[in-house]
Amino acid sequence: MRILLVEDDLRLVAELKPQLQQAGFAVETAHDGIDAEFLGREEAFDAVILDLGLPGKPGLEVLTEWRNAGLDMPVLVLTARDAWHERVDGLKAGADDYLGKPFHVEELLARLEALVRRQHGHASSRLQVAGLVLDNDLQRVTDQQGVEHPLTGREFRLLRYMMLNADRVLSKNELSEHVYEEEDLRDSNVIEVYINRLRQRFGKRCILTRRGQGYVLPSQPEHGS
Amino acid sequence: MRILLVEDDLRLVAELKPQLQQAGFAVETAHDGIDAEFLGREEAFDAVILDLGLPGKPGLEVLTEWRNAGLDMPVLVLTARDAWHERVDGLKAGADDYLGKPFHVEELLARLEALVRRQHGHASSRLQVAGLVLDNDLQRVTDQQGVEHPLTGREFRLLRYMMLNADRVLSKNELSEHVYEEEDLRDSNVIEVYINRLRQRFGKRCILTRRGQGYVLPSQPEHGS
DNA sequence: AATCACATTAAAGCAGCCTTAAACCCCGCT
DNA sequence: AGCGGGGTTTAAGGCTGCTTTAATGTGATT
Repeated sequence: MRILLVEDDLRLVAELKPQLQQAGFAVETAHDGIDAEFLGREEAFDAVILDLGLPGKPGLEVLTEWRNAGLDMPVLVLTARDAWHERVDGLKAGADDYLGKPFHVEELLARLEALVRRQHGHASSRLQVAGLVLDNDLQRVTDQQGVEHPLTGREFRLLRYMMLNADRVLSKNELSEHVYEEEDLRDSNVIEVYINRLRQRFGKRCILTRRGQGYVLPSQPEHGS
Repeated sequence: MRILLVEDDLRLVAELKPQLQQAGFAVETAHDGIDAEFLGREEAFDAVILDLGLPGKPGLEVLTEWRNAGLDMPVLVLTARDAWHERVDGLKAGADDYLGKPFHVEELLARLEALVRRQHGHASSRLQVAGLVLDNDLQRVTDQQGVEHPLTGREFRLLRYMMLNADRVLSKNELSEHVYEEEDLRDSNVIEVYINRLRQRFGKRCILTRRGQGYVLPSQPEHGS
């Protein structure tokens, strides 16, 4: 899951970012409204944490512009604890949830995960696609025969993203954007290597190649071509 | 075991806290309803002792809010001895047990331990998981061969928490939160050291490492995959 | 056939974990 | 107070296993 953290307080960012990463998110950051608006518009995020008190451009304005541009990723707004009018404005502008500062990181994580799950239409931490059962908490997958496969961090992130977006062609670029934080992987074949690993674990049929396009995880095994 | 003690009478807290710690609990305290509600919601406790006569926010309200938020930790309510209606209200609001003031500390401890055991589905002070038998009273463990292992305090707490939460990945962070009172152990490797001790005692297979995630105590030995 | 895109494999690089030893601390004892 | 011992914590280096690179193989496309 790739998220955008928009916050100008660098101390807070330094505290939050590692914990978000720990929780399995790939985190990009923006420190002012201009950057935030640009990043959110130009890149693909699964969720956004947006502080309203920003230099450059007000957070609310950023949010409004995103929504006007047709972007529908879930946005969690950070407000001062007692500024209830900000919350109302935020929700009107298209925020999906809000949290008053100061807050506990655990709550932020919980709300964030709830948002992402809601977005992808999954109520639980388990995900069933293509005959596989993926357990978010234990970071492992059970196959059709009931065999459990403990996965490494990257294997797990990649497979999860593919299961969340089954039956869609996913370019290597899109995949690496959602599995990594840095993006300069143009001249790397990591994704190919990890696709190969997953195939070794779950069978070659499991993931199809669309030459020149990307990869697909069919939700039910395909016959023929 | 980490518990939250909610009590505004500081004399009573001063008396209780050491005894609870003596009994092997890590104790956090709150002195009014606001703090209590917040702490209970945001942090993980294995049990709560809740006095109803609180400043800030009534104890019952605190309890109700916790339950509405989906928290299910056992709560032991302290009431005035003769205020039976408070008990009824307490139980309705989701309390698991109650105790009239004044009381004997021994009784509080006994009820508390009963609650914690019940929560984790154990009726006795003995805990059998993963081929080990842990004796809460004697603070020792018997292995499959019937060999008795006297454990030190920390070893014991760590192993108990892992046995209570077998088959779940436990991060070093979660472990230290439940084994220690202070939490600033970010730059310490105590947990690694104690995991190592337990493995030396009970065999390496006993505890599995999920790199980057934490540790698991499988309830029955796993066969590789 | 030449080229391109992907597959496969081995090995280097690296981060996190394991292990050990020594320092520390608390308590009971002399 | 000084001492001793068990328990606890710190610190350092080695080690394992995940990640990434890079080199080579294979099949499609021109």
